[in-house]
Order: sequence, then structure tokens, then C-alpha cells
Amino acid sequence: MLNESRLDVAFQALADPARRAMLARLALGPASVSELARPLPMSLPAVMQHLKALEDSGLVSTAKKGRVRTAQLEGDTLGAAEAWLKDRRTEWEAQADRLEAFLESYQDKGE
Amino acid sequence: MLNESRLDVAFQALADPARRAMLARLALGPASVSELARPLPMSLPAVMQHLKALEDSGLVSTAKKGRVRTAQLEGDTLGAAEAWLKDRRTEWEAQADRLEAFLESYQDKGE
DNA sequence: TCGATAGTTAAGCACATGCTTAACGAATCG
DNA sequence: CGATTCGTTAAGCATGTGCTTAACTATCGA
Repeated sequence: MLNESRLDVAFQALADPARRAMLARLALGPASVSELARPLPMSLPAVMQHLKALEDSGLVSTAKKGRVRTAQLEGDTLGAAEAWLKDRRTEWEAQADRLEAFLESYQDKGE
Repeated sequence: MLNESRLDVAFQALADPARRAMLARLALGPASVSELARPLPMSLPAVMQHLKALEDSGLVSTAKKGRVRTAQLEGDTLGAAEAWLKDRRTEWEAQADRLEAFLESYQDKGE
């Protein structure tokens, strides 16, 4: 599980459309920096900065071989962010259920 | 489903620990502004600004009655963010499976 | 009606973010 | 070797973010 400050950077990384586009690409398989950059309307250095943010967040790992750097998705961090949201939604649903049950019992008494 | 720019603000909202704390509290049930503020080490106006960010993101809705404003979690937006992550992870897992299958078939040929 | 309670608005400030261009490094190809 | 490709570093700049304090409004309760 990720601690709070790790979640900060992970969600922060997810908050940018360019970075989400890169993640969406990497979900389909590893890619080089240029491949990631191609569809994006910005300079290469900008893409590098986004990639660094993704790497710092733990969502992506990279390795360089020769002159090409290959990036790939790290499923664990993605899963940890997903798990946080799922936990909150589960709590919320339980709470909503209790409320509904209460309202129903209240209505029963009124009948 | 949320479009890209809605996802931006949703993940952006999730990127701050104070806002995640507020969401965690609201997952347990509705709360007033002061209740949300109590555990947080910052001024009330700061909390208001976080609450506004959460409201703009669609993660939370609020209503004022008398002098107290009550906030509650909006499960749909939470679910949409969760769904985006889940989709990416599912794609990633499918890709990892294909890779594994390929490597196994490669090994089989070698035997 | 007076004081406490709950929230709101506005201004200002420090720092972070997301780009840019320019210049450079290092592997590969002809 | 020389040119090209792929990536990297550094500097600078506009805008966004996350707080603060001060001042103010609106409601409630004695």
C-alpha cells in the first residue's frame, strides 16, 4: 500500500491530460520517449518532464539501452491509487445503505 | 463517464492530502464545513478553498441550511476516476499476459 | 437585542507547474 | 569521420496553487 505522500504524487501525476495520455499508451505496452512524444502537441523536453513526473510517482519505470529510453507502466502504483478510491467508495456505499435502511424503518413505523 | 477535462480536475482534487482527508471523512457520511476543518492544521478560509475545489471537481456536493453548510460525497465522480484507473490496469494486465504467453511459447519451441 | 457561532470574501504572497528555446551529449549510420 | 537520431540539461517565464490575515455577513440562542 502507498502512504499519503506517495498518493499525493501519484494523483498529481494523474491530473495532467498529457501524462494520462502517456499512461494510456503505456498500458498497451512499453514505448520509447519519442513514441510517447509523437501524439503530444509539445516539445520533447516537455515530454521528458512529464515522464520524470510519472517516474517519480512510481506509475512508470524506464530504462535506457543504447540511445533509446524505454518506459513501461508499473501496475502496482496504479493499483494502489485505484484501491484508495475503491475503499472510499465502499465506505460511502455502506453509509448510503445504512441511511436507506434507517429511512425504511422510519417509514415502516409510520405505516 | 467523465471526459478528459473533468478527469483533470477530479485527479487534481485528489492530489492534495487535506482534500483526501476531507473525502475520507465524507465517505463516512455528510459533514459541515467546521467538522471538515477541525482535524486540519489550517485556517477556515483554506478549508473553504479546498472544499470549493472538491465541489468544482464533482467529487462533493454541498448545501446550506441556516448558517451551516453540509457537504456530502458524490459517488459517481469517485467511481469515474476509479473506472479510468481500472481500465488502464486491465489493459496493462492483458498486455502482460500476452507477453507471458509469448515467452512461454518461445520456451516451448526451445524444448 | 447582544454576543457567540458558522461561514464567506478579498487581497496578497511564496512557491510549484508546465511550458518554451538554446545548447549540448552520445549512439548509430553511411 | 561526419551527419543524423535520440535524448538530456539548463535557463527563463507565465500562470496556477495553497496558504495567510483582515474584515465582513448571516444566523442562532440567551
